[in-house]
Amino acid sequence: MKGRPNIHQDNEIILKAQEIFWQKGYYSTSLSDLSTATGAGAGSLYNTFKGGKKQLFKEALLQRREQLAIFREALANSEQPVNLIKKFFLSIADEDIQDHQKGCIVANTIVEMSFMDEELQTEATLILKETEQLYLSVIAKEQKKGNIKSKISAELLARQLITFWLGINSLRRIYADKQTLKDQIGLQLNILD
Amino acid sequence: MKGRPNIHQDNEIILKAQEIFWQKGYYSTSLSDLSTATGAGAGSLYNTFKGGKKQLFKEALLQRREQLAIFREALANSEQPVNLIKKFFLSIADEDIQDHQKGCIVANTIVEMSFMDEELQTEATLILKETEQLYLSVIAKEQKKGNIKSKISAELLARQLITFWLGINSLRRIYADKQTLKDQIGLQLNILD
DNA sequence: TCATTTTTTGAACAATCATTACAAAAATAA
DNA sequence: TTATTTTTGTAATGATTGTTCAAAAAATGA
Repeated sequence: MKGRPNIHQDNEIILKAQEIFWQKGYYSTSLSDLSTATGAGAGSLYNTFKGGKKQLFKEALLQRREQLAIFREALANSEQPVNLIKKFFLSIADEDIQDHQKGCIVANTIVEMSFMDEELQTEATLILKETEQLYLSVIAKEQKKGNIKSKISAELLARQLITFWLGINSLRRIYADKQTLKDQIGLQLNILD
Repeated sequence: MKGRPNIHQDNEIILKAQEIFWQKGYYSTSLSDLSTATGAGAGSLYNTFKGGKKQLFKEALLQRREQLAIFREALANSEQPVNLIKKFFLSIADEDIQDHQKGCIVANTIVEMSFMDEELQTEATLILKETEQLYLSVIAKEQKKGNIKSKISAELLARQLITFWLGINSLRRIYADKQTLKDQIGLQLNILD
C-alpha cells in the first residue's frame, strides 16, 4: 500500500490514552497529555482518530468492553463460575496503590458524565448493564444447581454485585490497605453463599 | 460599618455554587457558570472568596460537613438511631431524577480529585470518614443493647454502609426507578438486623 | 526516476479558562 | 459636604484548550 508507514499501532495508542483517561478522567485529560503519553503529535492523533479526543475516549471504553467479553468466556468455561467471580472481586485488594486511586474507568465515567455528555454516559452505563446481565445469568444458573443457597432473587443479587463494584472502587481510594479491602469484599461476597 | 453594602449573602452564594459543583464537578464548572448561578460577577466573587474558585468549592464541601453534624445530633437524640439510619438510606429512593444524577458531592469529589488535587481529595475523604465514625458509634452501641443481633464487627458494618453509600450514589444514576432503588437499599440494610 | 498517497510534525487558530485590574457605585464617619 | 471604605460590574490578561492546516517525510506503483 502507498503512503508513509505509521509508526504507532492504533491499539498501543488506545491503551496509552486509556491509562491517562482512567487516571484523570475525560475532561481533565488534555490533548497535550494524550500527545505526551502516546508519543504521537496532535495531527497524527487526529489523522488516526477522526473523531478526535472523544473518539479516542470511546475506543478506551470499547477496550474495557472487550475485556468483559474475555471474562464472559472464562465464566462460560469454568466449573465453578461463582468462585471465579469471587476471585475477581478479591483480586482487587491485591492491586497496587496507583490502581486503587484509578478505580474503574467505567464507574468513573458514569460519575463524570452526569450533566455533561449523555452519549458517553450511556456508553459507560451499557458496559455496566452488560456486566450485570453476565452476573445474573451465572447466579440464576448456580441457584438452580444448588451451588447458591440464598433465596434472594438472582436479579437482586446481580444488581447488588454491581452496586458493590461501584462502591468498592471508591472505597479503595480511601482505604488502600490490602487487609481492609479483603475483609470488606469478603463480607459482601457472603450474599453469594 | 463603612463601604458599599453587599447584595448577596455569602451562604446563598455558597449554596448556589454548590448546586453547580454538585452537578458538573469542580473542573467542569467554569467561573462563568458560577457567576451565572450566583448572580454575582467575577470581581464580586473574588472579593468575597479570596481563594477564588477553589475556596468556593471548599465552602461547598464544608456545608455538607455541617449537614453531617445536624444528622449526628438527630441520631444522638433518637430512641432508635438504627431506624433513623435506615430511613436516611431509604429516602434516597424517593428523590427526583435530577438528584439521582447528582449523586453525592463528597463521593463525586473523591472520584474527580484522584491524580488531580490531593487537598480537595483529602477534604472529601475526611467527611466520609467522619460519617463512618458516626455509623460505627451508633452500631457498636446498638449491638451492646441487643438492638442489632448481627455478630459482625461494628467496624466492618459501618464501613460496609460507607461502601454501599458510594455504590448506591452511582447506581441511582443508572437506575432512577424508585422501586428498584428501594429493593436494593432494603437488601443491603439487612446487615443491620 | 517521479508522481501519488499517507503519516507525521509543529505551528496557527479561535475559544475559553481562572484571575486580576480598575473605576463606578454606594454606603458610613467626620 | 467630603473623605474613606467596601462592593460591584466589566474589561483586560495571559495561559491553555481542542481542532485544523500546511508542508515535510516516507513509503509504493508505474
